[in-house]
Amino acid sequence: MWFRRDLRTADHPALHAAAAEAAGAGVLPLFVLDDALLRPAGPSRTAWLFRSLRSLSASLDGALLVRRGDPAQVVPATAAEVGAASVHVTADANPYGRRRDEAVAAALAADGRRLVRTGTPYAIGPGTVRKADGSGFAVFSPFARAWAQVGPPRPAGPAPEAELLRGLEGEGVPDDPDLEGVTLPEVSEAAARARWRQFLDGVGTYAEDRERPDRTGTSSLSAHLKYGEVHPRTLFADLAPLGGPGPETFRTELVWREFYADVLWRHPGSAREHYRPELGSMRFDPPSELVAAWEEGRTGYPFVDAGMRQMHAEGWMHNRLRMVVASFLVKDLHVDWRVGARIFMHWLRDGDLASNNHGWQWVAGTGTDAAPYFRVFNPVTQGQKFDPDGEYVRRYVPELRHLPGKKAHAPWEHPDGYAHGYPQRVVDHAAEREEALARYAEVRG
DNA sequence: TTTTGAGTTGTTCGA
DNA sequence: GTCGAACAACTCAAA
Repeated sequence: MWFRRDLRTADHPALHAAAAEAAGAGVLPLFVLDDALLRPAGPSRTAWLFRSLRSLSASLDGALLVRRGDPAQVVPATAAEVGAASVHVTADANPYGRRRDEAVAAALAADGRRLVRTGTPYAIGPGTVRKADGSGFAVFSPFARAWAQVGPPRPAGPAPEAELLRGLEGEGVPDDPDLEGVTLPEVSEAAARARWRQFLDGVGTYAEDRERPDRTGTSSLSAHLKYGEVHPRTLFADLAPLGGPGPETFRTELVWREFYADVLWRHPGSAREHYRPELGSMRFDPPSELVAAWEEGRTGYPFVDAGMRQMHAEGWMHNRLRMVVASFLVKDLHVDWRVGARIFMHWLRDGDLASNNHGWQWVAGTGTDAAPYFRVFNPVTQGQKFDPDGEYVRRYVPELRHLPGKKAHAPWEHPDGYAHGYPQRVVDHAAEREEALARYAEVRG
């Protein structure tokens, strides 16, 4: 059993498949530390992975074998050592993972072994939902309707009984990297379940609370889902008996995750390129000192800076802020969305290629269901609307803690606004909005 | 086959 | 202060 983005034992179809095939002969649980995947991840995601691996290993009674290297060599070599007929995995839907798995399957086949893919990290496998002619959807709402017609499957139940093979020489899970000030919650399958149950208790008010970054209104399950400590199929099953705006809205958010995975599966090139190239010839400014100011949370726009500083403090950013800061980079600083997407993938503990990439493309106007080009988030009014008491801003921007209420959103309006070293605005939003609209007009002809 | 209406996340302006 | 209109272009499904 080769684990990747499925670091759990419950509701795990591939683990059941491995146990069923082994039937008494034993299952060897393996994880491969692959530099190609570790490289783009910053300290918070790397530490999350390592902690999750330690927890998984404990769940497997210490039997998890951890080796480092190229999976196309490590996996066949390990399979040969234990004389496995098959290597079981949860299928990977991402471009790199699919190429990697093809290479591993070919290398295994050369020795007469099989790579057996069972399930995916999604409730419905990417590529399954289709229009009448077999093609995929490019708009969310029709996708969601068709997705509901297919319907999520039943969970696979608790961990299977299986004898675990052990004794092979591995590296073990490396020590955590320097977290550079990031604080992480507990990482484990049990913690994911506990978080989910806690969230379900308050899901009734999710529809309103999710818009408020000053509240803990979101599920905070993104990183758990990213590493498969809990599977969305489990979540859909628990939500099934619940009605009302809260559960409905959360279900829809999970379907967005499924939608973007489907789009990336059908268009692997959209990991690097514009999904819709019409705006590709748009004039971008090269990354400059302004991008550094954005990344470090010192643009002089409190809501933007609070969002970026939350990302540095927690390895996570509220969805509302992801939209606001992305809009600021693309439409106020006129920088290519791919620059921001890469920075997000470094810092975010939940950094998920499909959701991150297509979220950015949505903001930039190059993606599916893209935001209209003229929709430019105003960082001040967004703050006043969704953080009406300024609490979120003050939590992450100490230089503004002396400004009460929503005054924290506009220090320039107060005589002592800059008394504690908060930076001046790096650009004028109204002027840059006009500039962005002008650049869009150029490429629209 | 063609037409039509609806569609995650916003802002600004004028009445 | 509130409200509606305008700000495009395209996908998709239903009529």
